Amino acid sequence: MLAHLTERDRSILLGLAAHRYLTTTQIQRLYFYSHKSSIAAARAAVRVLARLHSHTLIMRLQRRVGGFDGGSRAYIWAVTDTGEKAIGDLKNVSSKRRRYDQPSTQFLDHVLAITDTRLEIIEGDRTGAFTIVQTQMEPQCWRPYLNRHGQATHLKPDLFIVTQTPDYEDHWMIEVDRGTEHLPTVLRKCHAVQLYHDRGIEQERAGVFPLTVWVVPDAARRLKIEAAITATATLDNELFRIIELDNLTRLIAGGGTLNGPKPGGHH
DNA sequence: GCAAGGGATAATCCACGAGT
DNA sequence: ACTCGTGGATTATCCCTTGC
Repeated sequence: MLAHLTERDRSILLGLAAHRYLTTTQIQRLYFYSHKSSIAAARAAVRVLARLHSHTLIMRLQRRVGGFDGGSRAYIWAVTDTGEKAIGDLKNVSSKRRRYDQPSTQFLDHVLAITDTRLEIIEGDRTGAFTIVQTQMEPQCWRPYLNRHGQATHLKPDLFIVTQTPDYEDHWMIEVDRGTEHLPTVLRKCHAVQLYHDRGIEQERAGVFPLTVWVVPDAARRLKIEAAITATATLDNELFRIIELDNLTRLIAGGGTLNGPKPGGHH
C-alpha cells in the first residue's frame, strides 16, 4: 500500500505524525523549500497533500480560527488511523492507537507555534547562520529531576536544540509563549529551570547547561517577562533569554547574544 | 452602524514538458 | 500512454477599510 509513495511522501507522513498537527504552509516550509519560488512550492505542497488525502492517509481539521491578517487560513493536517497504520508498517512496528479529536484552539495554537519556532531555526540552518546538531521535541526533550520536596518530576521545555557555530556548540531549551499564560505561571517554569540547573544533572550529562529561551509574541510581553525575572532575586537572569521570533536566529547565531559570538560564553 | 470595495492568501484549473 | 512536477491564470474566502 506504500509502494506508490515517494520518499518525500513518507517523510511528510512521518513528520506529520511527529508534530501531530501541521498547516499546509508549515509542510511547505519543511519539505518543499528547494522550488524556484515559494508560490510553486505552495502549489506542489497542496497537490501532494491532496494525494495523501485521497489515499486517506491524512485528514484535514477545520480551518484555523483566529488570526489577524487577511486571507484564508491554511488547512491543518493530521495523520489518520490508516496513515498511522502505514507508518507502523514503515517502521516495522505495530502502530499505536491514537485518537484525534478536534483539539482545543489554544492547544492547537501552541503546537503550531512550536513548529513555527522550529521552522525558524531550521531555516536559519539552511541559510548557514549555524548548524543544527540535534533536535528534541516533546516528549523526548523532557528532563526528569527531583523537585524541592524530593518528588520525581519532569522539566518540560517545548524544544531542545543543539547548534554549532564555527566557535561554539550551544545548547538551547525553547519555551514558546503565546502571551496567554499568567506571569506567575511563567515564573513557576523559570523556577523549575533554576532548580534543574542547581541539581547539576544536565551539566553532568551534557557538559553544559542550556540557555532557556522564551519566544514571545511581541515586545510588550518580552518586557513584562524580563522585568518579572529580574525582579525575582532567586532567579539567575543569565539562564534566560526573552525574545521575539524575528530575532531568534540572530540570537542563536550569536551564541546567546544579538551582537555576534559571545566571548567566553557557554560552549 | 452597515454594505460595498479592496487587499491578502489559499485552493484549484489548465497546459506543458520530462521521465518512464 | 501515463504520471508527476511546474507555474501562469483563475477562483474562493477571509478580514479590514471606506463611504454613506
